[in-house]
Amino acid sequence: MLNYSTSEENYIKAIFHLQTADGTVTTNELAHELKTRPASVTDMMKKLKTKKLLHYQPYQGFRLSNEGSKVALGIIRRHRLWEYFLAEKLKFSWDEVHEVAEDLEHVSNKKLVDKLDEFLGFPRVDPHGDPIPDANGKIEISKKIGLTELPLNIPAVVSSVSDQSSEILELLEHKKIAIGTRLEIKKRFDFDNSMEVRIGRQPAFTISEQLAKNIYVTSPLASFPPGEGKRNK
Amino acid sequence: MLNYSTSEENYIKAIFHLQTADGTVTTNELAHELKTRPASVTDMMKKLKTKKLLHYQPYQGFRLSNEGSKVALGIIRRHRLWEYFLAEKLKFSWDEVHEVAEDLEHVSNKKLVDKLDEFLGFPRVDPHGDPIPDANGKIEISKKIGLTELPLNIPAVVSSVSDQSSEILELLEHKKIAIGTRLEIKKRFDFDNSMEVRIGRQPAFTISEQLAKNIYVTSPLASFPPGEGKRNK
DNA sequence: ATAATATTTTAGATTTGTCTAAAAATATTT
DNA sequence: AAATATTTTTAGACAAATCTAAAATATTAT
Repeated sequence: MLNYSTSEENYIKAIFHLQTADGTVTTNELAHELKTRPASVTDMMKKLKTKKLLHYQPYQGFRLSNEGSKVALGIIRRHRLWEYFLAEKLKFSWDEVHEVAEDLEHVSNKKLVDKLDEFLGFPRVDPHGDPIPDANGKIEISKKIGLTELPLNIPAVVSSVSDQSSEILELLEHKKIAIGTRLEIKKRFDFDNSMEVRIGRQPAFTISEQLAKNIYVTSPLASFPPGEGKRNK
Repeated sequence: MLNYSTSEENYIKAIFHLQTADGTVTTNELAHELKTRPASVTDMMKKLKTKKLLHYQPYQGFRLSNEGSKVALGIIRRHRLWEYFLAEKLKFSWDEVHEVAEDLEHVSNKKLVDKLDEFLGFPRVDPHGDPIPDANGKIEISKKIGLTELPLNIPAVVSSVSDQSSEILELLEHKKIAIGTRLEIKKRFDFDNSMEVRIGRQPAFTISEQLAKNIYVTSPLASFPPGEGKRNK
């Protein structure tokens, strides 16, 4: 595996996150994601095409090649391992780790990364609940499931909320539930399908079935088609 | 404290290591150290001068300014903390850590570095025995002393060997003593001034006074005028 | 279908860091 | 101290990554 510049890596990673199972990524999308200009994107796409990291015909959008996807998974592996390290060992909060990992991910020494993985105990998800590719680039599939389907006592991470009304957001804020929050269901009540939720080591609290229906989570024991969504933007 | 490019940082660090208490660093020295061309050095010196990181008059050589020294100590702090992390936590051997730390040192997030320092337990020397500057850039003075002067049971690190003959090197190799080896004196015999030396957790062994006289060590409790020698090149 | 709009690419400039070759300054020899 | 050698700087070029403005292509709306 060759080495790529920080800039090349940032483009590769952005394409990986933007591209859906079928579709293609456009110049403007990528320019917006990377806070750069469309002309710069075109320049880089030409370069990455000659390196066979992506498929691209002028005006047609782009997709990573197999090789490009491998490179992307390597970058994502480094990013998420460092995020885990920062949160677990250095006690950063989950919302601070992304920014720091953006820099650390570009140090691409294989031995460093594999030893870090071992030191951390081969974690399978980062602090946002996203799966960490292993040394071969294999990523654990864990599909997104509704909170109502999450089994008891299985840790999971909030990945999306279907309703975006200010009413639900107010409630979520009050309950301290946000994208990235790691939680478990401790108990379910058959009477009204309400449930007891626990975040970290804090005391459990109750949420209604109606709220739970709008919360989606990922769990290492469940979901995540690679290349879908942008949880790790 | 502003941020500097990887390239700028490498020049600053190299000057710090090359400059002696009094003297000045020349264009050729720096070019050799950084495996670059003299013309490139001149270009960068002009740039660093306008940033007030060094003093420089054409043809006169250069020295870091106070500001430049502060920046250098920040880089060295990061380098040595990562070296410590790699050796202590990731179980890299002492001769592998330098190369990896060369990359990690350029991630200059203050919070990251300070939390790493804390996580490591505020170590005072790196795996080569070189002192680690604290968060304020203060570096512990530890002068180089002869092994014959090292007190019992004080850990120290071999920093140089005065005799370079193949005979002494053969002996050192046999005893597994090298630059960077961390050792302690466990016992001294008045009869012939020979001493029992222990490396790590291995059984202690004996060395003669004659050999000890040629070995110099640094210890956190002893020596190191900042900016002298190039132990950490 | 063609005019209007939006997107993408090209052309040419800029910045950072590097290089070679030549000129200028300094050091060393005889 | 003049000639020679070495070191350092300048001048000009180049590659990587970016930008602006203009041209080319694609999309959409009438």
